[in-house]
Amino acid sequence: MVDQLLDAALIEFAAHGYAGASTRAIAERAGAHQPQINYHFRSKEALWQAAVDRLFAELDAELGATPEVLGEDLLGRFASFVRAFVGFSARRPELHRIMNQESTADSPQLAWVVSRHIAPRIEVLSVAWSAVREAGAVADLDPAEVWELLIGFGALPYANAPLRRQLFGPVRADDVDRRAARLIALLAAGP
Amino acid sequence: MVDQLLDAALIEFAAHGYAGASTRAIAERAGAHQPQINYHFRSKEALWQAAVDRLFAELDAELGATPEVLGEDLLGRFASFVRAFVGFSARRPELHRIMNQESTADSPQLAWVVSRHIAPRIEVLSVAWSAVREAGAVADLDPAEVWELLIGFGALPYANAPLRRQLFGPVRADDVDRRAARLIALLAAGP
DNA sequence: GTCTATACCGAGATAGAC
DNA sequence: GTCTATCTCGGTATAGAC
Repeated sequence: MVDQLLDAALIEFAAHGYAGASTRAIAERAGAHQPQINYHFRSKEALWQAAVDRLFAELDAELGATPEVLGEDLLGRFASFVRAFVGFSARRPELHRIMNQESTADSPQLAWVVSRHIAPRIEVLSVAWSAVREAGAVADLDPAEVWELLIGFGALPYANAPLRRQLFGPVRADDVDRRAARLIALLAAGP
Repeated sequence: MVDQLLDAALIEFAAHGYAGASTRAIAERAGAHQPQINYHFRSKEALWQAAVDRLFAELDAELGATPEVLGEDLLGRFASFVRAFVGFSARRPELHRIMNQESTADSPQLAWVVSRHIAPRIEVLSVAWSAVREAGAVADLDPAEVWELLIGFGALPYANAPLRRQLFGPVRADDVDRRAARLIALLAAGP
């Protein structure tokens, strides 16, 4: 039941934001009654944190813990990381939906997820990108710009899939591959 | 008072989404009492629509009605459009905050804003981009990709400004100019 | 561990005095 | 046009039977 509540919570929080999602709707989606949430978790806030924790654990599993770009063939490893990131963002749009929902104003939720999940990953990405840059053959971008391109072009279209579908119709079968390739080309050649 | 309610509504809807924002908080921010909203507007829904209408009117004013890229010096005109778009997104982050909030699930709000505001602008952009492409010297991107780059790299960082500030600190004074230049380079040279 | 019942609060909307 | 008072509903959380 805990897993089903977490799954339902991700969908509802992603769709309506922390404030807009209701524990009633989450419980109903999970096939449970609303007080079950306060039994298995302390509060709505604790449920949100548990759901976000699980989401980032899934991300790490997909990326193979953290992107290992410190070996040889740096560019190839970085490209693999980009492909995995785009693939995950397409399969699990809830992560960036939740981040977009909670990044529009300072809140306890934003501070929590930044210190616990985002900041450490920014650190890893910055180190990795520096190594890739020193190996040459990539764009003259700072880590913040790389981050912005990954999120903005690699993940946002999936986070906003309902909008995108209304505008451009059904998603192509090779959408993830095409997008990852474009993104890698952007980061490799750059503006 | 109508204007003050609309201003307050934009901030609250942008921060917490349609479901998460409360008419009480909007009224308080505007220095009014909550029933004033139902007097000046029919409902919370009507208030949201009025606020979004005003936001897109501001966007059009900033862009000079619609981007006129059908004359000569196409690339220069398109670059001006990109700069104006990035500048507006930085000055008025509420637009993309609201769009991101409402694009995570199908809803009456999303259908309304797509048919009334987004789809017509996609149409204009597609025609304009086709003209620019035929004039040559730009990237081999389809209109959907251009749209995604404009939103994802040109607007999202401002929509998520609270997150960005926590990660990368205060925004540089020349942030808009740098970003617009990068974006123009991406669209001109492309991956 | 799961159910029903319910407390308590804040939500949007309306009525009517001024 | 703006105020106070209030209706009704849905929100989170808790109590207690099973």
